[in-house]
Amino acid sequence: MNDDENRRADVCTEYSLSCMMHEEDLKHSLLEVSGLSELFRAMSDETRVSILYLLSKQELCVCDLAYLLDISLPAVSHHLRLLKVMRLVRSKRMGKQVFYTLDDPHVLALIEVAREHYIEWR
Amino acid sequence: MNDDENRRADVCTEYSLSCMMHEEDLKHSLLEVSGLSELFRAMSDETRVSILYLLSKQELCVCDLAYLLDISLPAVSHHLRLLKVMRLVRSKRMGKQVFYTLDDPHVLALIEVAREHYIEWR
DNA sequence: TAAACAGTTAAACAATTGCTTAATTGTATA
DNA sequence: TATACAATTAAGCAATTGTTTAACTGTTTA
Repeated sequence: MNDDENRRADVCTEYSLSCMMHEEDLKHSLLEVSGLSELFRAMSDETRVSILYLLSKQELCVCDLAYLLDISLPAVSHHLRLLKVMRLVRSKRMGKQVFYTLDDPHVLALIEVAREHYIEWR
Repeated sequence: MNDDENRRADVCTEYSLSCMMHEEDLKHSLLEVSGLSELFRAMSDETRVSILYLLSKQELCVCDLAYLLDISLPAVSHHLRLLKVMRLVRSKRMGKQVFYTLDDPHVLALIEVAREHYIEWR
């Protein structure tokens, strides 16, 4: 019994045939989605989705967002920082205020698909 | 000074003009994205995205997934349960094994958009 | 140059998440 | 019917996340 069979034995004894056939292909295909969860994680918070959606409507400063979402300024700033790291938003200072804009058209596409899903199974 | 102006005063004193103009519209538009973060949260974990992607390739049983992803059976089961609640996967028992399939075409669409985002800013 | 203000950063915390081991359920078969 | 096995559930935990308050930066203006 080789190592691979050994590892299988640790998990369970019987596998679906088709899995056996394409095992390596399947494992290899996982490279195609590696790292994608980070983008979904950025959008996995209600506040952040709201921020992104508001910015898709128009440019807003941090205190605008804090007011519209009814949360503290540091909280907004915290979320914006994460979204900026993910290259979803961009900021520019204008005087005392910092304005944010959506920096990625994919965000709206993701929201649109999510809405379709949501509407269908509700 | 009315209540609304009072609440604004708690956050900051100056707002962008356009925000003032469309304030109620913006607030109202948030209803359109309410609840969507749950779907993104379901896909915010590397293991779950991998599970969904593997299932998009072919039907697999729990132990197939555990083997392919090299994680414990309870861990897979845990993730599958969440995905099932979100109506992203469906299960059917065949003898001792339980096979899972992708139950939502939107999942692949989301992955595709996420890949485009990923490729562009890398 | 001093005061006011928008925004960020830091520290502390409560809550949530994902994993592990162990126990339980359900099905097949000897 | 007893045993084996795939899968689920439960309990306990370590790690992560989101929020709050407080301190700090940077810009404007009196």
